[in-house]
Amino acid sequence: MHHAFEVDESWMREEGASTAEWLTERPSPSRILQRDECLYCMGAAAEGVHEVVTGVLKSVVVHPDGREQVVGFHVPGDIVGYDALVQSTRSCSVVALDTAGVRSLPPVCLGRQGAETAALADIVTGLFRDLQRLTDQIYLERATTRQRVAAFLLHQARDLARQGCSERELVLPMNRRDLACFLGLAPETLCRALSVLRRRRLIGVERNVIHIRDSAGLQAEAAGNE
Amino acid sequence: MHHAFEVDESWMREEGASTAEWLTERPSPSRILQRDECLYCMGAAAEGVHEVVTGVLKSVVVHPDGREQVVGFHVPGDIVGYDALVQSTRSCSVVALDTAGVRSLPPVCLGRQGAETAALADIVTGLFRDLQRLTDQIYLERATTRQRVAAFLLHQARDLARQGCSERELVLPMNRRDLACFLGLAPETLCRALSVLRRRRLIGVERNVIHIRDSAGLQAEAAGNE
DNA sequence: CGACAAATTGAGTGTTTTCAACGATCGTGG
DNA sequence: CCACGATCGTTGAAAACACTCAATTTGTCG
Repeated sequence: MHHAFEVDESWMREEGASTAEWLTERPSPSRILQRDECLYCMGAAAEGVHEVVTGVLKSVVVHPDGREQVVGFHVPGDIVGYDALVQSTRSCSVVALDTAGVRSLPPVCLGRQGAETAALADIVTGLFRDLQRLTDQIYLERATTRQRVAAFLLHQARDLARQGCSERELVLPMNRRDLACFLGLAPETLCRALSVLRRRRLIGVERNVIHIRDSAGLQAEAAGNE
Repeated sequence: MHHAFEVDESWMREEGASTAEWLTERPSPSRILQRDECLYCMGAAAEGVHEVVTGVLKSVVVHPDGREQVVGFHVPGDIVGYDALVQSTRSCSVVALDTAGVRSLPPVCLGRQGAETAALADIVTGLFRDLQRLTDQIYLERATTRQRVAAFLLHQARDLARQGCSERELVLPMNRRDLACFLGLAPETLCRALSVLRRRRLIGVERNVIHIRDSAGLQAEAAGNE
């Protein structure tokens, strides 16, 4: 498979004002979650929408055959729980990867006339962002392992840089298993890909800390130019 | 030509007529598209949201390298063009697979106060449905070829049944290449998978007409029980 | 230190892709 | 009406790729 796709801004999450905005002022969490604690569980009654304030969470879907799929990771500023707006039960579980803080957003009733249109606009924007992210992810699903991993690392670095962290020294908040599950790989395959990138001097790997040594090389890798 | 199985000749009706006997009355299209004609193109100015009235369209993302990804198919009743609500340029192209009719929906301004909340609610619902469909698709991406194909056929059958067509005799509106692209497979792989399902007596394949002979067997196949 | 889990590496297996060839279908023009 | 070419669909064989299973190393915590 030789998908030579560019890693340009287009597949990154929608940028925008939310970036600088939450850097400066961040609301205080109304609830603190411990590691592996559920914000809510699949199948439970859906009540309300939440914003991630600190920490990282994952959305997990458990399929009838028992396989679990990590649908996405959520960093501060992200909104989770849209399903509450449309249906009565949760369609996925949201779990804290580590200690994390979230806050509840004011309830919005879709059916009622005169509902807060501003809130609805935010929701539409957030949903659309998720939609694009999923589309991008589907494209990544069809790339080779190394492309996927390289693209993910660049994406992550970009994300962290926006939050003021170094863009060369990125700390993965999730373990290999979760990351592999998210990327749709076997943990061993992910590990091998990281090893290859390390051997090629593109990155340094120190457990959960990835050091990006050759950003351009990584982009070439993500684009399929080997 | 010898039919290896009973073929209901009703599918001989022209393509757009697959939805001819719709239960409720449907709005009249404001625009007719010919085969391979673009409703709108990726990168173009995004203006307005459309509803599919007749025929089938596909959403296509063309990547910098020229490769194209079929993001989804749209049947009558579907809404396309949500990106106009959020951004100024189209993020994908929408192309008619065959003659198709669409109508423009009344414009909705996200920012304005007192906007039509009913319309917004519809939009949120539609977006959320797309989101779930993409989540399902990502799950399918990680399944084997036969699972993917079986699941797609069942999904398609269910869709058509909702429109009053036979749920055993389904007409694929897209060619193998588009379908393979949508499923993330090589056309040859898709073809082989169909042949396997046919050899197992789960389906009959006659060009673009798929006859579902063993729905339960197909479901087992889709679930991974072989 | 020792036990346990996570991460890494190796070898073998299975699936999908690629490349190539062939048959069928359809539209066009002679 | 038929021949022709173009496209699509199908099948075969070989290669590339990721997965599974197993063993080893590394890191963490009691």
